[in-house]
Amino acid sequence: MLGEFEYLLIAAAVKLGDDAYGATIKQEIERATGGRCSLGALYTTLDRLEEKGLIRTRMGGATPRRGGRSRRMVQVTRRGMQAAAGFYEAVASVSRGVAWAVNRAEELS
Amino acid sequence: MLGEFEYLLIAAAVKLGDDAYGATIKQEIERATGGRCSLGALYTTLDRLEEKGLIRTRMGGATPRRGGRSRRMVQVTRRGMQAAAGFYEAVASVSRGVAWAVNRAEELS
DNA sequence: CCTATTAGTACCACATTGTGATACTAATTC
DNA sequence: GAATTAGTATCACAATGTGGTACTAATAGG
Repeated sequence: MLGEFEYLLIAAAVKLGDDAYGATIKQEIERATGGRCSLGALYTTLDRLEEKGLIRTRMGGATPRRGGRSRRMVQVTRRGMQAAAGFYEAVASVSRGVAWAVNRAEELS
Repeated sequence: MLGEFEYLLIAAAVKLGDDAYGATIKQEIERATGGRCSLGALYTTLDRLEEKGLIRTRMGGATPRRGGRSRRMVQVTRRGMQAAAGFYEAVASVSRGVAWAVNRAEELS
């Protein structure tokens, strides 16, 4: 099954859509967790997820006018979506009726 | 931060309340995930969570009439609750608006 | 009492996942 | 062609997760 960080990464990438690449994913994860996402975790996990076929990445592409190195763009595969959905369902299921989840029942059914 | 399995274990224990011990926790996790929870994962994680002060365990107690070895009863500490709530909030936050979470919300509403 | 049955916990070596520190690369601007 | 900007790469190590196998304790039957 997916690890916690792997899930965060996939979910963030899906949310960001065409704008998903290393740096923006890092920001999104930091926003969601309240701020901690090391670069090491990010890029090694990117590599591992790609090996497992849960995401695909490609460099650069259509460069707008800006400085800096090429971006590593991220796309989540169908299998990646399925794995993420499974993780989510497990967390949602075990959390049903538990105190810290009750107030947010609408958010994470 | 908590790992995925650690979260499942804490949430299951909270849900089970006074009936939380190794074997029932295993069942609850298997129900939630759709069936896979090794004994190794269970008891080593129990040990690790106790070392970190996120749960407390004690053996046996008020034995009803039944065979079998003493149960290892589990109680989640305040710090355990907080850690679990943090994990949950991170997953809920990053999942907001993402397809597999949205569809689920519609199904259950 | 001794053997079987039942219900459950314990341990361990290994695989996978997560982290911090440090270094590197490429495009643009001046 | 040096500085600036924006970003990616890698590594050794720490923490978490797994399967298999062994063990333990209470009860029941004879």
